[in-house]
Amino acid sequence: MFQLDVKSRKSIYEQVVDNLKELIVSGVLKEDEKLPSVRDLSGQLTVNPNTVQKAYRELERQGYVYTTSGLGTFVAGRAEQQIDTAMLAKVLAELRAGIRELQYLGLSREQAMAQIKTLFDERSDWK
Amino acid sequence: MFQLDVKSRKSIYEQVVDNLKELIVSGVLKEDEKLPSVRDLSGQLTVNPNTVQKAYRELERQGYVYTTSGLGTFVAGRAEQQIDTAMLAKVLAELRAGIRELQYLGLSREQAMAQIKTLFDERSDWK
Amino acid sequence: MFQLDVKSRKSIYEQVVDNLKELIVSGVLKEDEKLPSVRDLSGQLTVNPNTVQKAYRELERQGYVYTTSGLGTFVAGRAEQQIDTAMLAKVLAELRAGIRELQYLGLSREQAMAQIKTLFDERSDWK
Amino acid sequence: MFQLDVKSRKSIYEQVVDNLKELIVSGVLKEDEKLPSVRDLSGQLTVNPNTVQKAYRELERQGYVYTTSGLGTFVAGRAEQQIDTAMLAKVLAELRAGIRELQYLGLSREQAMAQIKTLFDERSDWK
DNA sequence: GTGGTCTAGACCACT
DNA sequence: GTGGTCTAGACCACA
Repeated sequence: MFQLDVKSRKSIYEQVVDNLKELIVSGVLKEDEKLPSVRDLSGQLTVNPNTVQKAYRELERQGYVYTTSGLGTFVAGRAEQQIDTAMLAKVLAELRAGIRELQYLGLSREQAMAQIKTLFDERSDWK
Repeated sequence: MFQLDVKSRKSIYEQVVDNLKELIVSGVLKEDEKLPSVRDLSGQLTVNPNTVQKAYRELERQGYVYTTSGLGTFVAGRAEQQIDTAMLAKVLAELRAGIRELQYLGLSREQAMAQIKTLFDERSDWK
Repeated sequence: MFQLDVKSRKSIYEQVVDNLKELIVSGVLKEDEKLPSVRDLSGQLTVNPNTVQKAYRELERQGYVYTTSGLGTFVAGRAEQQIDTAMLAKVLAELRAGIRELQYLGLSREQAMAQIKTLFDERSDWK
Repeated sequence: MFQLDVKSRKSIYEQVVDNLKELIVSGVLKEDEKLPSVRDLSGQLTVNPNTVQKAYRELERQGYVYTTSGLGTFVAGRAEQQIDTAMLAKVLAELRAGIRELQYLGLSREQAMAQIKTLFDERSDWK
């Protein structure tokens, strides 16, 4: 399904959250599609089931998935949601820090903008 | 000099690093200017000197400052700098995650791009 | 008859119990009226018959219905009933927690009381 | 600090969450006051530290406490918050179910209202 | 000393 | 078989 990076400073469960988010947002995992069971995925990734469960729980908290005990974990729909301004502010703060880093790394304004553009281009499904 | 937020999930030393980076990148602290001593800054912020020490070490590691034993810590110059591609990749990965969140939050591509543009506009000094 | 919410954190059988309780207490299902058979209801709700079975057992345990082997499940009468003090204590504990949340959410005492009053007003049949 | 009920169907960490909420909302634990450390409380309650940590994390998620790694967990202030309507709806749904139970248990409308009133009276600090 | 993560392994409720 | 809880015990980063 995806690979973990043991060398990363990110914790394992965070990596799992991140990878699954990517699969969901990009549409690889579609609405109401079942995610692998906790045991399955923990087996595939060779990590402890508790670690995967923690990731699933975090995804549920953030609204990416929903859980029906005894059945499994499923991709949540994004219907009729309105933009969460508190969350938006948080994300923008992170992006602000990232852009500041680009400046410091020595990129020109244009180089930085070009880099950002490639990131948008990766999300070709996004309208 | 700046304020810390004890309620933040970010660790104290990380906040110190971030704030100092901002002051350096934005030009408030100029090349070869002396940073406050560890003791001074820890006093101002009312945090443990070890914490400030750690922040200074991290800034040095990332090339933002240099230390001259016995004299203090100074802002590093950005001349003849090579772009650190490893660091760049890391920053781009963070930005990628942030942009993905914008999509998930329900912003349109244009709304997201507009938001990013405002972040660039904040850095009016950047050429 | 009613709808289930698979995305809810409540288990399916609990939702079935709750919905049936509501129908009984509100008088839609009257004393000695027959409930749908386990098979029927499980078909309507597209859930496992065991799940409905479990819900019926729970309702029986709580005294809401009675079962006559081979004939079906029927709404129990509420005549000559003694107040179940153990159950009452449990319900009051839940209500206490709910009211505490209202306080924490920032409602004034009057706002909270007004909210509770609307909940009572919903039960216009109750004397 | 408080007692757990091993016979309860509530999970341990939920009981910890609930008891701490009560202490916070009632003002026994005041703003910015330090909660016992995870290890301390787990020792007092003779449960596993992981269980207490789960409770602390849940309290943080719900905004009751904030955490500074390396220092401890502290009671969050309720300043300048506005009422969370989504959360309010959830709490009211729970209260609605509780009130329905009172009706079913055979209480008269007046008896039920009297019971609710005693719950409000317990929160004498609430204005 | 403080919280945070992870593993191994067990048991439970629900479907 | 599915998620959820819990224990015991280890290791890490931060202050």
